[in-house]
Amino acid sequence: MALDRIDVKILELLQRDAHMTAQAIADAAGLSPSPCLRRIRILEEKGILKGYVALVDQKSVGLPISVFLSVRLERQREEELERFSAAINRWPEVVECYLMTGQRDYLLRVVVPDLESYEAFIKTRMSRLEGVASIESSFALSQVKYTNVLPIR
Amino acid sequence: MALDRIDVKILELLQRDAHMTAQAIADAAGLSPSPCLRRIRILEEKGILKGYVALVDQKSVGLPISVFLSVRLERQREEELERFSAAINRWPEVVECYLMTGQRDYLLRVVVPDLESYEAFIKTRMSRLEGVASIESSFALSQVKYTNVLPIR
DNA sequence: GGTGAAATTTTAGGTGC
DNA sequence: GCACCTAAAATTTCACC
Repeated sequence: MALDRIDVKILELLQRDAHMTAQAIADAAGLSPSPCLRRIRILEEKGILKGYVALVDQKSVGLPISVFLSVRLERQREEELERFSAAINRWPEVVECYLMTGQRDYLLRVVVPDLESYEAFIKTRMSRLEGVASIESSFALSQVKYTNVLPIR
Repeated sequence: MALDRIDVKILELLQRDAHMTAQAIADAAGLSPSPCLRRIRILEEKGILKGYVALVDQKSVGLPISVFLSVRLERQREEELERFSAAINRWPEVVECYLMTGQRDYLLRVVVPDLESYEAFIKTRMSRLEGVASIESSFALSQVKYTNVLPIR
C-alpha cells in the first residue's frame, strides 16, 4: 500500500467531507486536480476507500436509543460463529458487531426507536437464535462522540 | 419532521451510496430529479442528513485494532462529565463514546495500530485524566458488522 | 505530476397538471 | 407538490506534455 503524506491528507479530507470537489482537495493537499483524482481512484481500487455514504442523524429519524449487548455463545465452533454472524448481518437494528476476547463472545450495538422495540428485538430475534448462552444489555444515555475519521499515521 | 415513504427511500439510498446521481436516486425512489433534489436539500437543512463522508478500511491503513473501554468516573458531576467529554473529543484514537447506564459511566471504542500504541494511549491520555476511577479494556478480534445505515421505519 | 479541452452531471428556472 | 423541459454552471475525465 505505502501511503505518502498526500494520500493521508486526501483520506483525511474525504473522511470529513466526501462532497469536496477534486479542485478543493487538490488545493488542500498541495497538488493539481488531475493527479489528485488519479490518487483517489487508486485508493478506491485498492479498497482503502471503501465507499461514500451519507450520515443520518439518529434522533431526527426517531431512533434515539443505542443499546449495547454482550453476547456469549454456548459453543465457539466455527459453525456457531458463522450462524451468528449471518443472522446479525441480516438484522438492520444491529449496526455494529465485534468478536471479542475475554468474558463475552460478541459486542453488539443495536439501534431502536424505543424500549418496546428493543423488547421486540430481543424476543423475536435474539432469543430465537440457537446457541446463545447469555445476553447482557446496557443502554446508552447519549452519544458523546461518533466519527468515521480514523487516526491514520 | 414527518418523513414520507419517498424521504425514507432517499435516506436509505444515500446512506448506502452517497455518489448516486440525482437521476438514479429519483428513478429508484419513483419521482423525477428536480423534486428529488429539493427533498434532499430540505433533509440537509433540517439536519437529518448530517453530511457526506468517505469510509476508509481500517486494516488497509494499518489500524487493525479496536479496543472497547469501560470507564467509571469518581464523581458524575456535570463538571467532570464535561471535562471527560472535551478530552475524548480531542483524541483522534477515540472514534466512539457513549454515556451509559449501569455499572460504568462511559463506553469507548479506541482505534490503534498495535498493542504498543494502545499502551501509549492508556499511559499518556487516559491515565493522565483526572477523576477517572477505573478503566476496563476488551479487545475486538474482528469486526463482524459495521454500518452507518440506520433502521429507519 | 501538470495542462487543457470534451463530456457528463448537477443545478436552477419556468410551465402545466 | 410533482412532472417535464430547457439552459447554464460546475465537475469529472482523459487525452497529451
